[in-house]
Amino acid sequence: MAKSPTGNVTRTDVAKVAGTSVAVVSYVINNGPRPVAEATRQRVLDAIKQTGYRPNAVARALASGSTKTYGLVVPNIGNPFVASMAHMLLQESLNHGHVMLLGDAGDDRKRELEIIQGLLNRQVDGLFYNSVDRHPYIDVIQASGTPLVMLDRIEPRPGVSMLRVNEREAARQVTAHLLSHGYQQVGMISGPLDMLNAQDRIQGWRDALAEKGLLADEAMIFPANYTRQGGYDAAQRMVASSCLPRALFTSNEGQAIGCIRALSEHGLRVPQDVALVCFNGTDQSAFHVPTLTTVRQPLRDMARSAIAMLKNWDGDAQLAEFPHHLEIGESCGCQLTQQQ
Amino acid sequence: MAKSPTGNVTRTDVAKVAGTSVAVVSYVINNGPRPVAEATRQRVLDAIKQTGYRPNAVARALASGSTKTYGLVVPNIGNPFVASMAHMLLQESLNHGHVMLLGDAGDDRKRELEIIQGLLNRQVDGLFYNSVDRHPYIDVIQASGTPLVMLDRIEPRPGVSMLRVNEREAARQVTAHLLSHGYQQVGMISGPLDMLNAQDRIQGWRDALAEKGLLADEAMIFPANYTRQGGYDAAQRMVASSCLPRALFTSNEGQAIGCIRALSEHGLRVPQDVALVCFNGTDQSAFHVPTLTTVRQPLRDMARSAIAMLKNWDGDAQLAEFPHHLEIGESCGCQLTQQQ
DNA sequence: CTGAAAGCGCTTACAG
DNA sequence: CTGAAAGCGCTTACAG
Repeated sequence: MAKSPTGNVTRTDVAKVAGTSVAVVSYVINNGPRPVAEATRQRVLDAIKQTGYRPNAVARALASGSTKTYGLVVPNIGNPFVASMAHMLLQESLNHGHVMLLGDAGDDRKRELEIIQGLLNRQVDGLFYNSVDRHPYIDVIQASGTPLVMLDRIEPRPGVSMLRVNEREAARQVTAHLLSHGYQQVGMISGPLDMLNAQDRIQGWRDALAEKGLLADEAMIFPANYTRQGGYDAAQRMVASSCLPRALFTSNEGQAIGCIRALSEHGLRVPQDVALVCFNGTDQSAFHVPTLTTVRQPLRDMARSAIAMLKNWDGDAQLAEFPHHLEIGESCGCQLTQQQ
Repeated sequence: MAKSPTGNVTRTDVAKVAGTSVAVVSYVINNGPRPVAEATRQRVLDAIKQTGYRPNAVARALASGSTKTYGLVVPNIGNPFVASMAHMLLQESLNHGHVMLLGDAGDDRKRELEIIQGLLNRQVDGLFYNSVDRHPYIDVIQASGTPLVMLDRIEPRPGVSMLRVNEREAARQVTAHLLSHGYQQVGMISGPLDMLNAQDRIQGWRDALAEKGLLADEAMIFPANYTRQGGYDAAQRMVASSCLPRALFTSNEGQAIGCIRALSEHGLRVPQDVALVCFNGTDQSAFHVPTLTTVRQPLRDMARSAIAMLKNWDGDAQLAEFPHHLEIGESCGCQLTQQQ
């Protein structure tokens, strides 16, 4: 009921109503660090209810040194895979009493830096970071002393924790799966070539071809952005250059969908005319026509692990590697083969 | 270089290096509210560079009363339409120097409240809110005095600003479009029936049928969640009950995709066997096979307007209504008709 | 144009 | 078990 100059009920108001000091109010709210007599506790609780008091987390953060806030920096929340990851991270953070500042770089490097500065200034307790390109702004983050977990693969660095799946092995497996269908050639819609994970996947693709003693024809690699448009454009290029292979490996779900669209415009069907697999599918892959054969990442486990890394931060880099999981759908043609 | 007890460079350190008072450092950083001599200004700027000083936004927020932070509460960031909206809001907020606390309720009402409390405690300058169900927690927000913009349709309330498209009219138009193809009946996969926007759309559907003197058969309404699974299940129910109409209106992109998947499992094609339109398509609709005929919302304009409402907040409710936009794709069969 | 100081709403030793 | 008080890093009147 009583109001401070800013119009809000403060701890002082509660103390006044309860007839105690503000310290005791703190002890009640935080369950410590000092014990409070049960009777006093009740008076404080009543006063809180009566005044409608709500603790000011900003003041608490300044005094305690922790904002109970994490930051998440992503290239674009409009990318469904990114959104799935964000969803998991958000859920797990909340489970640990943390809210999340979300920075969406809009695929723009300049904005990314601006966002990082903004989050650091706001004293986040830690940062999850999926960078726009292969040049993440690690230095400025480390200089601030803020715990950092990279969500994408980068060159290892002291003090930088990282989350990743073994993309090379996953790519090898997915390519091998296609080859096991009997194809002699597998094309690849890769990510931008300067991204490390794109290189990893290309390596895996090479590995699988080599195992079968097949030629890894570099002309079969089509770099593209990790978007539907990227997949669409790459497929158009393939068709235009008459380099369309019978089997195709795309680097994410969006590329796969864009690619399937482009193929359909040329009367080509998946899997009947082109067998296709993709990386980083989401829950949505199961609803496509055809359903997508995809490598899934264990996003919930990864989110849990990322949060744990931040909580147990000791300044040392931690690396968590996760198993991928090949989910067979219709797009690779297995099921078609079985039917025949 | 100098360090405060918390290990960070503070304004005091900068003042010491520059040989001024902390007030002057503030004036330089904030470009006011008092003028500073150019020579002094330079010394301060040098000192900032030399010390690597970074302003503490938490302290600033406590002193100034503004966190330069907005909050966004959504049912689930994994929903692509929600993610698109969030993306726009994030971009526009950043343009105004605000970061965004993102709350993902995980489609759970209890978590939603928990999140709202968390954001209010953190003193956000304003809240954008898309609620899980028809019972948004408006009271607790208003009690805190935090400016609020509802992103979805709710019962009008004093002091609650709102963003919306005229869903009834949009639904009428979309239904009329299907009817113009000659169908005598249009089925509807609606949202959950207790949601106001679901009711609005059903009204629009009725309007269109009435215009043509057709019967609005309630058995043609299939309530479903706003997800792919929801659309999938609804379509399965239709087929099972032999109530599958020749033309179908789905309430979002996810439902449309789930529905198309379910139909395909019964050998039914869109648009050849069932003509289909949907609400709230995203950029992704253009890459589907078939491309989706959809009602689009002007998300960028809506985001701009939402930010403006918060900035110009005066305690009064503002209502902004936006035009929808019918985007013709392949799924409704227009283009097919033309070819024949 | 510049400085000394109060105040934002908390936390947490330090005394009792 | 409880209270008085310093301190977190800023902003911003108030004096000069």
